[in-house]
Amino acid sequence: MSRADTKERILDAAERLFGAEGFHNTSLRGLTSAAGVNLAAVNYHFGSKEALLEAVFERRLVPLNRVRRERLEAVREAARRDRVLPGAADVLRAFIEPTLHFCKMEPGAESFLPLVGRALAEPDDTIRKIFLRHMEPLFLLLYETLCEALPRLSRTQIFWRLHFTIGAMGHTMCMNGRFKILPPGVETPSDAAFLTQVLLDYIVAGMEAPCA
Amino acid sequence: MSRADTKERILDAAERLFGAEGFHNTSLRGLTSAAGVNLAAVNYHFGSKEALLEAVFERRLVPLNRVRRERLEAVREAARRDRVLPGAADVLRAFIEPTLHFCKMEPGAESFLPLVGRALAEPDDTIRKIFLRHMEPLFLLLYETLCEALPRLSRTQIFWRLHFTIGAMGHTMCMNGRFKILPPGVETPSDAAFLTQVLLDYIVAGMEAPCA
DNA sequence: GTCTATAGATTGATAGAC
DNA sequence: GTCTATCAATCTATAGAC
Repeated sequence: MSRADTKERILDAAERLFGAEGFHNTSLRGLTSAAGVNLAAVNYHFGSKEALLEAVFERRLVPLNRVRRERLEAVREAARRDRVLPGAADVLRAFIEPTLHFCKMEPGAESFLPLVGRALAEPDDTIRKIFLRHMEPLFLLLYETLCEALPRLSRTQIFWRLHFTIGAMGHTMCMNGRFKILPPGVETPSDAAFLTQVLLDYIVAGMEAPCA
Repeated sequence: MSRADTKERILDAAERLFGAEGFHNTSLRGLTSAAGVNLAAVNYHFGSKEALLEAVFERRLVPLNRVRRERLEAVREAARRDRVLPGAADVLRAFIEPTLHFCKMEPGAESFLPLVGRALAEPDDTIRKIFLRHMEPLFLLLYETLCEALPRLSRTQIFWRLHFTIGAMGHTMCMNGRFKILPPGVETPSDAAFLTQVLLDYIVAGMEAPCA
């Protein structure tokens, strides 16, 4: 290695560019040039462009999902101990808070959010699969925990509502700092803690809504 | 023209492929081959790949947005006449119902939904701009109408909640019939009327939620 | 590990015959 | 309007010198 770890430099640039310009719209030439490394370095260190994408997801999602899983399990355990149902607000906060916290603490990780938001809407199955391989078990745990928290609702209802929730989160991550125009009267671009609270107010109410 | 309007055949194939595989991941060769027309036809009829995307959006969004605008104005007008505030549920239904109705009536238009959902998450500014040029005035009308309907909330709160709502809708459109695996106990893949109601229950509750 | 040079395939777009 | 043939640019990936 010459400068501060070539592999990390590539991962950082890939995370940013794949999220900001899209996977297929990012060339290895532009990527290696932005990272300040040689064109051949991607294939030397990762094997292919697709394997690089996989490494980008893995670097963030493995530690992040461990924290989210722990917090979800903690909510379940606390409810079991107190012999009450888990609260939908606690469940959803356990999933969401680590996401924004993680991406604020890890330097450079804030550009990971748009990539995740984008992966959720990705039509290319190859890319979706790489992302979902990491997320699917956790989505399933979240889903089952919400079913415990909301026994009044059918599993089908909860499935769709979780789907809407993921869409709301994903879209918010996509737009992370990308708003061009704000309607008059809208002040704050995005304070993480404020945004988390506004999002939680919304999705908790949506999840707990009565059926028409 | 030789067979049933070449231009329409290209538009149909583009709508489907841009939504299913992404704009940058769709080649003109694959597109014209799927449409059963000659490779050069795209550039002859539309000028460029990007101009074709613009035409795809225009064909659907111009008539659809006219209906959505009329229904939004009707809700406002009815509220003004009765000297009451417009109801958030009526406002949101006025926006959502025409979307699904339109795409069920117009033959082939159901493949337009994934394209719209995808455009919302699109990182490429060129593509986003084409889409938003048609949507932005309508989003603004929807936003202002929601501000009338929910005077208890700040404009900032409503802005973000509308943002979540659009995310939930967009993600649902993206996934239109693309679910690979459903958790056990989830029955219905997607009946349009049922899905609209489940979505409305969710977003109306989210919009009207109290602030923490 | 890093670099240059390049292979090999694919892309959007166009010129010109019909 | 439709077609074939092709250009010029770009892409991912790799071989081989250092």
